[in-house]
Amino acid sequence: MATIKEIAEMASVSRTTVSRVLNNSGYVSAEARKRVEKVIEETGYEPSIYAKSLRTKRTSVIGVILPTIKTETPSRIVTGLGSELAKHGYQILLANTNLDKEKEYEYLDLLKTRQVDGIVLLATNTDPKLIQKIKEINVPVVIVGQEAKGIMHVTYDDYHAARELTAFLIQKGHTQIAFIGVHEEDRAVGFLRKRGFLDEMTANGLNVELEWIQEGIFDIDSGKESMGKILKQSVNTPTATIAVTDRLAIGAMSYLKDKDIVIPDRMALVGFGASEISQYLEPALTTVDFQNEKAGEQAANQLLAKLNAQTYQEKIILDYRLLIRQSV
Amino acid sequence: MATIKEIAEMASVSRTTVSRVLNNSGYVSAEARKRVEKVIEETGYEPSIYAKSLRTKRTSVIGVILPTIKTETPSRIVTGLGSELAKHGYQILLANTNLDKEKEYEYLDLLKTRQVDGIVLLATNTDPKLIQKIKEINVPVVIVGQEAKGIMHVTYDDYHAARELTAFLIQKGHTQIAFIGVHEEDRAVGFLRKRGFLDEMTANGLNVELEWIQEGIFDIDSGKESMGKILKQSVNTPTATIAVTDRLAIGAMSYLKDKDIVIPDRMALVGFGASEISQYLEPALTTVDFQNEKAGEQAANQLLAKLNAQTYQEKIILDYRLLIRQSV
DNA sequence: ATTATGTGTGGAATCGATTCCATAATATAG
DNA sequence: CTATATTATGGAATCGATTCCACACATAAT
Repeated sequence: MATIKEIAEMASVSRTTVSRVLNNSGYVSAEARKRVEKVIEETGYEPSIYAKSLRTKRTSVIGVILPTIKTETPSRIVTGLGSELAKHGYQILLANTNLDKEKEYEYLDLLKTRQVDGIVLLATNTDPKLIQKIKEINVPVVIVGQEAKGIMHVTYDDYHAARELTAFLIQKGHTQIAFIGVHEEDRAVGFLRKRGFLDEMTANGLNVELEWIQEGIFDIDSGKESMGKILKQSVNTPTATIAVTDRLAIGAMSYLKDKDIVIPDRMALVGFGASEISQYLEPALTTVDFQNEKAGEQAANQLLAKLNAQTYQEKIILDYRLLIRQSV
Repeated sequence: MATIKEIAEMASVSRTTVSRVLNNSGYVSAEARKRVEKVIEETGYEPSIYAKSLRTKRTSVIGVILPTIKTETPSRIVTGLGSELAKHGYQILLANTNLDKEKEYEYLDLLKTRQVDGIVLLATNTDPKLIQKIKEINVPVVIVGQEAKGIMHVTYDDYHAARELTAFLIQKGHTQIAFIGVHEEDRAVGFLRKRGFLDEMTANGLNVELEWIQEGIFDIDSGKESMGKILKQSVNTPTATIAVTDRLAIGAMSYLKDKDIVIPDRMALVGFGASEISQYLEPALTTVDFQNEKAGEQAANQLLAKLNAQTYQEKIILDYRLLIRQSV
């Protein structure tokens, strides 16, 4: 691999001039430029990005911290991020925590050490400690999926999506509605979606029995189990169930099918996330599309804007769409 | 951020000695080491990896080129890769082609420019041109999922898995078996799985009608469509269908349900890939588990072994397991 | 004719590490 | 008591770029 010095010699100019051609900066005569370009072309020379980064302190690498890459939401966000970043010559350095919260801290440090230009954090929580850490490392960070005071973020409108979904069920005549949620530590999915549901029920003067509210974790089996609990404990069985993710809904659906409870006749069912499979289920699942790719793109754009000292928004709340299908 | 020079001054030693402490190399007295370590501890000093890479030509970054991150197989492989690489202090630089074949070439170049220590390629084809390019760039590459002469690779035993799956259907009494495949350019999924199916049929003296063999692309709708074609065209309708991916099988299942064709009674159905959803389908899908995480781990380990000049295997073929469920 | 401005170029310092080499002090062998 | 390892340390070159600064020359303005 050639170096800038060799290119300079071959083109009979100084390293400085080669650098000017490379970066389109300063004054270079047409002839000198031509000679340098010719040599670069012929040798297939590529400047060492490590030497470059050492001087410029910029790496064109964005770190992405995510809880898992195996589920649809993060992988879609990463797809959106990747395509937008690639357009601007940035690469993604991946940091997968595998749901280990401690690793979030570790990776923030690691990515700083790796001197990434910015970090995208697909957060599952928004601990003050985490926020603190983010501010400490002094690297531009954008959080996707959770609101965070004082830190750039791109979120979904979880609260209103939940309200609207609930309103839709009520409008369809349901008055007894169950809810399968997740831990409220996850403010977006756990807290806000539940809040939206409860507020809408209250606004309509509807009561929610305690046993109708279950809390699971982020997997299919958990949805199955929760549905079981809802149906077992209730004196008044609900006629509809809201699950905060499609996977939980799929679990619930699996339970209902096992018990020959027909959807939507005896139990309506809705989810969140618009997973690919949701439309192929039997019956097709009513769900909320949060357009994760777009979230990734927006996060990328805001981060890049900040890096280039352009105007950016501290806070972006994305739109959602209800996908009404046969499960209601 | 402190530099090695400042650390050296603070510990009253030379940069050389600090470097020795950092890398555990050469002779350092106990006292000197202690002083240096203390200063490092106090300042939270982290050596610049760019300066380091510039000298050592090593980056501890592995590039991963993949066709998409949205589907289960690649995201599982990446999970396996990531966890194994992280153990050894390596990071993943992601390059998502979004199924654009041209980008595979581009990214090979880009990753070389980025001076990654090695590349993992989740290949969908094995063009001589691609192989040529890989050899050209002169960076250690391991291909996952496809066999490739002269290049390190980790593959599944697609051929025997397909034969065994076919044999299982035959053993269950099926003699008329349809097949939903993909383009043979994808040698592993398109060619080998089909070959395995056909060979096993022939070995059992069974005939396969031309219309029973359909070719789709990698999505659910395509499976649905293919199932439609199989059932529309046939005089002799098959009693079982093999789809080369679970998503194709899910599409086929969707079609069958629409037409009230009961699985497995009137049509048995099997897939490949052991997708998470497969066990929650109704009926649960019989499929082949290729243990993608393990493939990722193995790929990582072989690559690391090569990088560290340890013994490695040029070629690894992984085991598979038949997951027999209610769809047969 | 003199000064100011614009254009073009290269020398040399710099970024922050690693590593070769020289040197010195101490320990061990002959 | 010399000769030879062994241990410990630092100076200086190096990796491959960018960028400040000085300088030369041509042209335009005064």
